[in-house]
Amino acid sequence: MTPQRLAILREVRDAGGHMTAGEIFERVREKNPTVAYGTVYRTLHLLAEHGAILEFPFGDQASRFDGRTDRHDHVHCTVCGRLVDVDVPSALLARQVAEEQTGFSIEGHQTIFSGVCPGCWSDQRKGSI
Amino acid sequence: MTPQRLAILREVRDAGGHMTAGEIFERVREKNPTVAYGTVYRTLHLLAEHGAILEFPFGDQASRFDGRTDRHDHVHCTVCGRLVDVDVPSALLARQVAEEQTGFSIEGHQTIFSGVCPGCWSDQRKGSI
DNA sequence: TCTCATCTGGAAATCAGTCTCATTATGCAA
DNA sequence: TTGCATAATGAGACTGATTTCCAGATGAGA
Repeated sequence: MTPQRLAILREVRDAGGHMTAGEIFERVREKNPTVAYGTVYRTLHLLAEHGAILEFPFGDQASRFDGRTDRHDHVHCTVCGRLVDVDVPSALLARQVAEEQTGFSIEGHQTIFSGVCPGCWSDQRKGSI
Repeated sequence: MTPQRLAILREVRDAGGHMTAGEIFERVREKNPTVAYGTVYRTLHLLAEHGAILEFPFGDQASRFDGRTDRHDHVHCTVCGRLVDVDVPSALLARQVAEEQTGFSIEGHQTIFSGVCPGCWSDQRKGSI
């Protein structure tokens, strides 16, 4: 565990989740102006591999990294892009169904709900009046 | 609806789902050698916007486009990369839970299960013996 | 036919992510 | 301490997907 790796891990943990590699790079850069982009990526994947953080690829945008390592799902606001954690226990059932239907040996799953967050929702209403 | 757009739509529909933009481009190119990459992208997004096809971004790889437009989930083989359709009815319940937990107005959701497909599974077993 | 708007082809630009490689840091044995 | 081997880093080039720009083509309506 080198100083750079520690700094990156701390940044992901402190930020409270859902950062893109680019954002993490920016933040680490503020404190350690010499770290390279490559180092950040290498380290993020390393940390994800060891289970210290969670990496989840996110659509047409960049991958997100999450300090929270327990399984959970996400809700994505299609207006402002905000990403919020959510726990959906019934998803465990879904996994069984998927295994039965496809014959796959399922290891994990990730649900992304898309919708409009309360903030954007009220903005939209204001806008339409 | 221009000839190019029709050709692209037909290609996505005929292929039976889960093609990357690159693959669609290749296939369209075989019949219409002058279509540009930009046109294919523009058209795919246009079609997706109008609900004629389904676009779903897929991790660190390229976006996939699906001729099937009804809501369904996917199972992804982490070994060979194959993508298979699956219907998980219980996911409807999950949606409610997510709305209650976050206050979002959920419009849709998409679950990607990751695991190993039967083919790769037996290959792995062979390999380990 | 002329005009205007839209669409297309081609190519350059952008952006996330990866790879290479020389340099630097670290650890260990003599 | 010195010399050596190994691993990690910084800088930047590179790749592949996607977007954007622009000049020319197309087509509908006045």
